Amino acid sequence: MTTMDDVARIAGVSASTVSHVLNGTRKVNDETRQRVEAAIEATGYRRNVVARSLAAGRTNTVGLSISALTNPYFGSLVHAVERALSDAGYVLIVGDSHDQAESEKRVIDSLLGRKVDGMIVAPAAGSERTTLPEIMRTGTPLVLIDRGADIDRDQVGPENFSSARSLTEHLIDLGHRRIAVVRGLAGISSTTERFDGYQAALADHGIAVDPDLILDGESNTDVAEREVLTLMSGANRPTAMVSMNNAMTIGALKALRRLDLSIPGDVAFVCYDDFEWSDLFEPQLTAAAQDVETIGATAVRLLLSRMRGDDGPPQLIRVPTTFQHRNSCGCA
Amino acid sequence: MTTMDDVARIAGVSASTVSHVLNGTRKVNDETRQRVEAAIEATGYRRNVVARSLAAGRTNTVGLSISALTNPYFGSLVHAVERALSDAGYVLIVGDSHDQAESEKRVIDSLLGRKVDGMIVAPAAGSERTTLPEIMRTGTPLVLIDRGADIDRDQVGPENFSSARSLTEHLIDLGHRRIAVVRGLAGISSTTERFDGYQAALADHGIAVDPDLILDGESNTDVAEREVLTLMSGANRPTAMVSMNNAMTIGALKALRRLDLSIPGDVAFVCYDDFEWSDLFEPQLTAAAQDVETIGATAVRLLLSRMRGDDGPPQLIRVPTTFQHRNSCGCA
DNA sequence: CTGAAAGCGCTAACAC
DNA sequence: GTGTTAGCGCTTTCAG
Repeated sequence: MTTMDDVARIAGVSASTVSHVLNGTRKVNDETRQRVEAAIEATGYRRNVVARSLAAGRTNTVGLSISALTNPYFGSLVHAVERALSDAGYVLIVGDSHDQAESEKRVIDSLLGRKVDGMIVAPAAGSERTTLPEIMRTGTPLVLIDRGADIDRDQVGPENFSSARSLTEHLIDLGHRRIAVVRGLAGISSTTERFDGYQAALADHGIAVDPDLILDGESNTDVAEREVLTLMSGANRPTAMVSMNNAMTIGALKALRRLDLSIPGDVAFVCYDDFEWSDLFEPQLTAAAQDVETIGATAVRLLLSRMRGDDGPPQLIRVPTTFQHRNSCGCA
Repeated sequence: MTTMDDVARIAGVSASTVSHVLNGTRKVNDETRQRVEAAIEATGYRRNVVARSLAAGRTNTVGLSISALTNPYFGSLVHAVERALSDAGYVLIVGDSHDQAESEKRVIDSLLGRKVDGMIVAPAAGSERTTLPEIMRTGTPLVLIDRGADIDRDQVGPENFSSARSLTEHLIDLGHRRIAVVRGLAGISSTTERFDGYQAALADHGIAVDPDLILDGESNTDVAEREVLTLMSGANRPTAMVSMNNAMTIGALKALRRLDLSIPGDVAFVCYDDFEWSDLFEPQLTAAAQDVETIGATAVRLLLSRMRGDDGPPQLIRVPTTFQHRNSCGCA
């Protein structure tokens, strides 16, 4: 394998000059540069980024800890992050945290060991006590994405509270009083905030929260399906339902279909998260759509700025959702 | 930052011993090991993987070049690959090739420079002439995934030809003769093979291929929608349609919905690729479902074996699809 | 069972 | 405008 020394020898210059030609880090005589470039061309030399990283103390690499790439929402998020990063000349290393503190720790550890220049994390439940402090101790720039945590770092995620409140309110405005909710994974901020939005809407209209109508889907489609199946098979069926993320929505819809309940005839339905192919679902879902592109791009922007040394106060950014008014809610 | 030397000093041993304790690469006296472990614990030492990689000449890293993480199919594939790899102690570095030779080259270059121990590539059109040979020149173990290419390396992808033929045949058996096809991106093997399957089915039944019924969706939803819109607005509408991947399916269905054409009433419809939420589409799609998990796991298995030095003849593995018989085809 | 020492391939002062 | 040199933090012979 050709090294920089080989190239230098062939071009009749020092390794240092080759390095500077490659990096544009200092002026090099045109004629010299040509010789170096010719040598590179001739040998097919490619610089060893590992050695470079070690010497330079910087890897041009950013780590992302996230869960469930299977979920198209996260897939799009990774995609958005990857693009923004690669535009800035960075490479992305992804690890799947499976939304569990345990595997999150492994992922973070490996990322830290690889000396990533920065880190973007969608924290699993409980990580503000374990993995996040660990990252902070190393001084690695860190931005939280999708969910928040109670730490002193930049965070960017979707607007949860008022979006969930609007969704719920929409059902109330249509006359519903018994409104079920299917929550996502417990312990993460988005779940809490969305649920708070649901509660706030009820409270605003003097409706008591009925514990029987609160379902925990654990962000797992099968669990959501089972829970909705149970609730809707019972005596005390709600007349409407709000689902708090796309996995919950798929589970809920499957359950409703199995029970042969019609939407919005038997239950009005609204959900947080939209689908690219929403148009093709039957019924067409009234939803709060996240702006994943913006979330990803913003996280990267904040991170790059921290990596450049910005040490202003942490920013907490909420990207608004868009209300997609379709017909599962039962309007017209 | 603590280094191995620091740990060694604190434990009163040499760096070499610390290294061996960490890697289990040679017998270390129990008492010595304890001291080393205590020092590691006390300092919160984490070994620098970059330095390790440089010294060891191996990064424990595998590169994946793929396109469009937005597409849930690719998202699942990445997920499957990531899991298999991380089980084996490797870390995944993903790059998005956008299915273009140009960006693929950048991705591969960066991966190669990072000295990945192996590479999994879903080749863009034309890369057997450019990027693939480049990888091969470096001697980096390589496995192609999803699509094939005319090179001497392991390849694993879904069964295309006979799956597409079965889908088409199913429509023929139902009496259709004018069957349109929406193809994916030109120049990649999966597109070609699936189209060949379509043609074979027609030929087997003595049906001539009508060029007007061949649509190129370029694996882009919007293009597919436009193409289908045009075809179905014309005079010579087909009575059935087969869509060759999920992006094409979404585009086609959108178009049909816009034209208010019913499935299977106005057009019978079958497609390659299934959706997790297929049950929720209206109509429910008759489809050939890929086994993404198996494809991902197999690719990793082959790669790891090559990385261990296996130099047997290249394997070409086809993972069968599952025929999901639902009602968009118009049976029953 | 343990240590010394020579790199891995590059970057970045520092010197001229 | 260019070269010399000292590392970056680890692995791995080679000795003992």
